[in-house]
Amino acid sequence: MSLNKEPVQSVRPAAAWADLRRLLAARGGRLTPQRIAIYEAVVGRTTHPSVEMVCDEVRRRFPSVSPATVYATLDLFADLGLIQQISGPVRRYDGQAARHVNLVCQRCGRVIDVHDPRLRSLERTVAARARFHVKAVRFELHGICPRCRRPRPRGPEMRRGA
Amino acid sequence: MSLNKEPVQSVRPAAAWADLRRLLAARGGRLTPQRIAIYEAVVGRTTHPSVEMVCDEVRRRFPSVSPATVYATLDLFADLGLIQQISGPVRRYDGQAARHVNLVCQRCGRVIDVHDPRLRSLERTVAARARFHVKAVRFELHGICPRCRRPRPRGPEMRRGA
DNA sequence: GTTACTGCAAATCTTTTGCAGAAGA
DNA sequence: TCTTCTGCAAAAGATTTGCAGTAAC
Repeated sequence: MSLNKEPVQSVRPAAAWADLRRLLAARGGRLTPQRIAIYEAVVGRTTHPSVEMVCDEVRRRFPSVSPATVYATLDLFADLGLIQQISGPVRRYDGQAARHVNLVCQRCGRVIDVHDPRLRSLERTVAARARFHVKAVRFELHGICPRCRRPRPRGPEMRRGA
Repeated sequence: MSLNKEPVQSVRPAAAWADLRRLLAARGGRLTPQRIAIYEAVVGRTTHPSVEMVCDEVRRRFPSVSPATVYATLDLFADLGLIQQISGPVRRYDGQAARHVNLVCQRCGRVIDVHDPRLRSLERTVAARARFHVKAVRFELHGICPRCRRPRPRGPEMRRGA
């Protein structure tokens, strides 16, 4: 599937959405303009937006979009394996379908992507061993990013559990 | 550190808590009876309790313990690397400090632990590459467990994003 | 004796739900 | 035409915060 190759920003010819349309149809879903807009706001990006950020972005084109729709659609995309949820004080999404580790800074909230080829085989092995049908993955390291560690070598960090 | 060797249930001699006391002291924290009870209710167990479950358990010994205390203490323990948070509709905790993958069933909520020696080296490599100071990890696969897949081979699952 | 922890209650906010109307297929 | 999706508003919960009293060190 070539869905996540293009970090597109603009509206594209309807034919370009055939893949997503098929993917949705296979689950009894439909392809709507709102879903296209939400797709474009997240998939393929490396910005790790929150639901609110996606909402704001989509509203530039569809001012009436409601948070409920965005929540539902992002959940749907996550379930289709197009994006990944990231834990934190606020739920965020990672637009890259490729397996990678998300490094979440507990101080500044920044998310760093680190790709590693071992992840894929690890996932396969573990899932196979437990005969588990994987729909979504989450590989995260929470801590302090190098940028935040510099100005203040030691001391109490703002700890946010999630 | 020998902290998570004992899935103890009963109150133990004060001397046995020297390790935890030191660990807390290093962060300016104190060892209280409530914290001991919360520790015993989670650390070393494989039950993946929610905050509510921990609260209920602790209340058998300290009926007045409030959820706020449990939340704060579990966050603290997670930050100390003693336990791990697990994503889901409700926040849960994994009492095993050893790195492993949590398989979370989106249908029944069950959590399956799968240990794999590759995780530790993967974590080290990734953290080193990004010069990231790790405080907590989260390796999760979300999907359908074998038990839930049997009765209903195909069909719409209850999808809970988290 | 200090300082951190506890417990209570209220506030905060994210996320979900229900329903009527709109619009994909 | 038949469902599904959308949008609004309200509900439902989970998690956090503030403060006064208590207790660990």
